[in-house]
Amino acid sequence: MLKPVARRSLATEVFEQLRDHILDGELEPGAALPAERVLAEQLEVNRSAVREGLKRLEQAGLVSIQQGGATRVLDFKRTAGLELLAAMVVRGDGTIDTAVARGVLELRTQLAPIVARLCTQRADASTHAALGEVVAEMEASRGDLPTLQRLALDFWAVVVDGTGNVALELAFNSLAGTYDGVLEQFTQVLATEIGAVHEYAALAEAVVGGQPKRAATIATRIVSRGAEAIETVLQAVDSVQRDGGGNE
Amino acid sequence: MLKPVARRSLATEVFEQLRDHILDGELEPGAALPAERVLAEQLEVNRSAVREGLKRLEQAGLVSIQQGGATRVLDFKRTAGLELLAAMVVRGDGTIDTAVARGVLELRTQLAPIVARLCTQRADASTHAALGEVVAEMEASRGDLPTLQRLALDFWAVVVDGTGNVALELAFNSLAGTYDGVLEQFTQVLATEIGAVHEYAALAEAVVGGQPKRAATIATRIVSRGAEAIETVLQAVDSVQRDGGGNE
DNA sequence: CTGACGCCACTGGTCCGACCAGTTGACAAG
DNA sequence: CTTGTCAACTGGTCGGACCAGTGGCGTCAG
Repeated sequence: MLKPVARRSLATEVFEQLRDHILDGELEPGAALPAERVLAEQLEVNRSAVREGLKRLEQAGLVSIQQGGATRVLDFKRTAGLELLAAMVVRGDGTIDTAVARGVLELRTQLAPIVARLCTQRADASTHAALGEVVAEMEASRGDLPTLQRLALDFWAVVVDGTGNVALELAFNSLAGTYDGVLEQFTQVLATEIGAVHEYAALAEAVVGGQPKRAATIATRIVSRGAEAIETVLQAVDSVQRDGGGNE
Repeated sequence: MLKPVARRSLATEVFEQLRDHILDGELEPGAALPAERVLAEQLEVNRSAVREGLKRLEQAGLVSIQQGGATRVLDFKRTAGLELLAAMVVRGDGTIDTAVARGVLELRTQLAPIVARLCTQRADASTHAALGEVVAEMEASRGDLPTLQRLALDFWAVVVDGTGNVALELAFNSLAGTYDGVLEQFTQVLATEIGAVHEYAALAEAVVGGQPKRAATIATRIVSRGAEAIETVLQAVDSVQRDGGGNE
């Protein structure tokens, strides 16, 4: 089972190293990073690569760069955006921050009924058609969990798109991006959520039928299935990591 | 009334120009950007500056860069994150996208009661104390709208922090960042929301008193005040912009 | 004629070394 | 003690070189 070798650019490497150091708390807010020239020497890369990495850190809201002055670490809890969730769930050393993971699940659980309700109230014919297509594909893929997992994301994308709310769409993108990194590991765990094709069909029906309350209820039920399953995993991870076990 | 001169780096300029072109739809998804060397010549800057700008576009989820191949525009509605909201509300030409603005307001309105409820259920003594401090400051600043506006943001930051949900905190950061660009213009409009200090005091009381339902109700009332006020402004903007008026 | 191969002209990725432009703090003159 | 100056930092920009993938086009074997 071969897989493509990771081909990451130096700038990405620099970015991820520094990001993980900051997220792990090794670099505290207010601390000054070494000068670009120094970092370049320590990391054994060119200053351009360091600069690109630092620029990305700045855009991510992790550091503040100022010409003439030092580059300082910011308090990411106050300045970072949703796109950092993925890096916070899976820490630099590969361990999982279960508290953050629970936060993601909770946000998902809270947003699902809202999205379902708003979509029901505003969805037009094209959204209805798209929902029908996705559900049909899901029913055709019964038992194929990896495919169902992808289709489930598609399903939600259609629902979110149906709300006509760009802010919700962007938030969904960020949350969906958080899954990407851990999708494969959780395919089996999420079996009860993504395998319940009839629930998705029911939700689509409620949306098309203009039943916002029913749609919200079903949406909550769907995500709750996954939330419960993942919670048991998180508890297991908690106990393993507490005992000093390095998991993979 | 002097204010600091804008001192933006070339890379930022490149980033913003291309970003606005993409968000305005002039560069459609799938389209290939000119080569870095060509862009550098057209924009009359060094290739390094172009590269930094492109890297930032990539991180923002607007383009896909591939060594050897062309740099292609992505469908930002599917790949961008919340941090782009600010740029989408205020378009490149200075006009306001009222549809996006309404989306932001709606998301805020939906999240407020959730945040208030979760905070009430989990807040500890330090959160209670912080809430008390902010409310005290607000009461001491009655009538000073700009200060109240800042304090209102602080207030919500404390509430969000009290939920203990990192995902919510990051989402809040992104939303708060969206305001930054338009804060000053809306100070007067938001007078009814941020001037209602007693509402914030009541919310703080509900949180400290452990009344989640009451907290949620008050939270909704607070943000609804602002939402209604801004809605009237957005309608005015709509009619002005529809008539071809360039507003400042 | 067809299709596979291989070359080459692109693309972005990295490096170097130089200089410009702000910031900061030490230090000397007032 | 205050104030102005200056030097030694910091990041910002430059251009020019070369490395490393991609893809298309032409060539040549089948």
